[in-house]
Amino acid sequence: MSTERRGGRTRSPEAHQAVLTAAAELLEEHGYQTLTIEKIAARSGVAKSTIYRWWRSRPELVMEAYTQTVDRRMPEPDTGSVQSDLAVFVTELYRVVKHPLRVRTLRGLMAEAQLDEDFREPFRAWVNSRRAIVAHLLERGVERGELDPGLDIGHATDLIFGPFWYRLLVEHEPLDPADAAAHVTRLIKGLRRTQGSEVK
Amino acid sequence: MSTERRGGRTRSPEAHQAVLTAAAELLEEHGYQTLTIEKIAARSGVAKSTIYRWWRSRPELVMEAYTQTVDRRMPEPDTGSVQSDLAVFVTELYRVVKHPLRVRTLRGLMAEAQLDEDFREPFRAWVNSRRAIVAHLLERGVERGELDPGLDIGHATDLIFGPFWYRLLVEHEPLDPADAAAHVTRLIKGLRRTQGSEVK
Amino acid sequence: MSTERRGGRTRSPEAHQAVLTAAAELLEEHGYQTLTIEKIAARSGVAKSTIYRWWRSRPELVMEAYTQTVDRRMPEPDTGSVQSDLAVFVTELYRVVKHPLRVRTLRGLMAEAQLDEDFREPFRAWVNSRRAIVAHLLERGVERGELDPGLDIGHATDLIFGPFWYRLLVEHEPLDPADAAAHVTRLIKGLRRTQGSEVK
Amino acid sequence: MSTERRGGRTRSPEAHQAVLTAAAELLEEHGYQTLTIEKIAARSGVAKSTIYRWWRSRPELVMEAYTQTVDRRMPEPDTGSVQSDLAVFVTELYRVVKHPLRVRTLRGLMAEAQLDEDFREPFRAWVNSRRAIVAHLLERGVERGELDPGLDIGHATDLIFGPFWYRLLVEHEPLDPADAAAHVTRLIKGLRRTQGSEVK
DNA sequence: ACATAACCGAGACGGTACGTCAGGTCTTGAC
DNA sequence: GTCAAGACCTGACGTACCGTCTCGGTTATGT
Repeated sequence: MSTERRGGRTRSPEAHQAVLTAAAELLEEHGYQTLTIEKIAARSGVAKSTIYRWWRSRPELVMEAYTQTVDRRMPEPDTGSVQSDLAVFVTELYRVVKHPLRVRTLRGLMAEAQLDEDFREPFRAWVNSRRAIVAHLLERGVERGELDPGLDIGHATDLIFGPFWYRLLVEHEPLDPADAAAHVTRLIKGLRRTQGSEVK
Repeated sequence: MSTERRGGRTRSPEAHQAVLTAAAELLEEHGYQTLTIEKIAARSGVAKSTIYRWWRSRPELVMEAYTQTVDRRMPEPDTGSVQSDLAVFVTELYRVVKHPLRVRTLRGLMAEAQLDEDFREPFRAWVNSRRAIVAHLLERGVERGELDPGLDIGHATDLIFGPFWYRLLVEHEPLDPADAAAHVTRLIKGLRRTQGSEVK
Repeated sequence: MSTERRGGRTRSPEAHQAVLTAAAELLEEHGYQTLTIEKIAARSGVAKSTIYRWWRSRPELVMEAYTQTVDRRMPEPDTGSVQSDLAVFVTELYRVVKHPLRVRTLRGLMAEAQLDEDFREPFRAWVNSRRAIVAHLLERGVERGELDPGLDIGHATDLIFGPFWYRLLVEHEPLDPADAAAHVTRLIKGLRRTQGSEVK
Repeated sequence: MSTERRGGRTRSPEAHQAVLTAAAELLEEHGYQTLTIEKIAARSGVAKSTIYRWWRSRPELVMEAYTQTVDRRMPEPDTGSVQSDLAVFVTELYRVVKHPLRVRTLRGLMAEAQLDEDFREPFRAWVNSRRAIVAHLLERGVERGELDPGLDIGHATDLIFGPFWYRLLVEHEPLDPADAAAHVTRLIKGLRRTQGSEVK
């Protein structure tokens, strides 16, 4: 290996897992804002210094806990049409509201990405990994001729995720999986290939 | 009058303004996350206790500073067509990126709204005051027959603000005022009245 | 007179009394250490500024409340013998312990005299007014030939008040009016064994 | 050992000492009333939180500083007679007035014992440790037949310390080590005129 | 009679220190 | 070399009172 290990105790998987589990539990019980490294250490029985050895900050730890314990992979549907592909995806996306723990976590991570300069990049990478799925669905729609060939994939993807995050963060109106299909329908109308389309 | 004043020294406008100015300066210089009440007190020469007398928390103070000192009123255009009305509005909306101070503040406030339970409602109220402008433009478009009469105004408004906030917060792609018109054009295609439209 | 009064509203006796009463009540209810000018103002309905106009500090206010409302004049007995004069005086002195309010106040005032430079002199004056009574009893005893003509009145007075304050302040042993006569007897007789000594 | 140490950084003796030294210096320079934990922290370079970890309150810290840095052990003389034993002790006791720092500290601690409920007991324990020395001298005097076998040791001890504290706290008359022997003599002999009394 | 001026309540203000909390680092001794 | 334990410095929190200072309004003279 490149990282030469010259003897010594190996990293404890128990400690690693205990930290993630404790973080998930505390998120569940008390939400994100009251989550502290000290409480995670106390709950997990893992020393604070050990936590700092393996994670650079609270949000990075939480993101690992989220992607490992809390979250389910986003679906990558292939139903034959963009519209139904997106309907499946968005329905699943909106379903997060059924799980308060996930909602809290997503909101907390987004908040941290604003406050913690070092976390912006990791968070953006995670966001982009989810954007890539939608972008791929859209590209396939373009190839199939379902969508405008001049489509701005970036903006189109934002039209999926933007309103989702906006409602999640502001809660001015509820986010309902039952609305997902309608939202997609309305969107598609604007993205669809038209006779004289020459957008951008 | 309803607000009965029965004696007592009057609130110092100098102190009030000094606090808001100091907050704006510190935001400009060092960003949101390092902004503390103590620094605002030190910079403004106003006592910490006086600040706590008038503002319940950092974000409420910052929001007042933003709406008073930093921000310009959003435009309420009336050009004759929804599309150009929205184009004007969104262009102005996107122009915020030309002012790093405003970007920082908006991102900070959104973050606080996630972390500070008491701030959610004031923040939501402010967000809704801006949503109302767009909602009004859209309603006028519906009345004029430019837009689908069954339009879900709430979702349509989210299609304006959602992608805006999403890019502002994640910065996965730049927010460019020059793209505003194209974004609006693409959106309108989906919202426009169609012969057999019966969405929702 | 020297203090020329050229018109103007006269001092409100109601406010004056309300302050002293409120101070006494708060002392009774919560003790000395939690007594603040702000609470006295709130309780009495008298403005803080009015209190500061008439009293320089908390202890001076409390001392006035004590000597006016709380305390009884010390007796100045004249029974015919020093021993019984002192016995009467000391019994009354020790009786203060039957009144927790007075105990708290005395202890509080003594504490303030240590911490507040400006209060030392007023406090000392009050202490001396009580010392003068005992000194007078002792001087009469000397004149009558009951006591040593070379008696150091100052030290003798301290032998009366010193142990009293010491027990009041430290509470290492109880202060009991029933012990007063014995203490006086022991003082007068002395500690040394004499032919007919049978103290206690 | 009884005190099990299972890992953990050990308490820093430097920090411990620096706090006590800083407290003593500040007492020396500015007295007790202006002594604050914050100033001790600033002067010593030890964090406020570290100070609060080891001392529950300002007076407990000061008492440790006093007994460690400032004060000298009280003497426990054994000259062969109570009178001279006491004379030695009281002379040393009164000598405290030669050291303003000690006077301030004693007065401050006594004040705190009145204001801080939690400090009363520790303070009383310290007072009692000094009383025990005098009580022992007196008991030896009783055993030797020098003193009245029915002597109330408690009150007799108060006759030593009471006047001392009283003068220290009120300063109505000076406390002079040169007077110590005379005070003891008077105590022992008593106030009553006896055939051969020639006090002072 | 009425102006003057001291009084009074209310309460805002600049301060100081409090005691707490969490962050992130470092040290010790066990494994 | 990693781990649990926990001491350490740092910095900000939000609170409590302090003593001072406007305010607007009241009440006694004294001319």
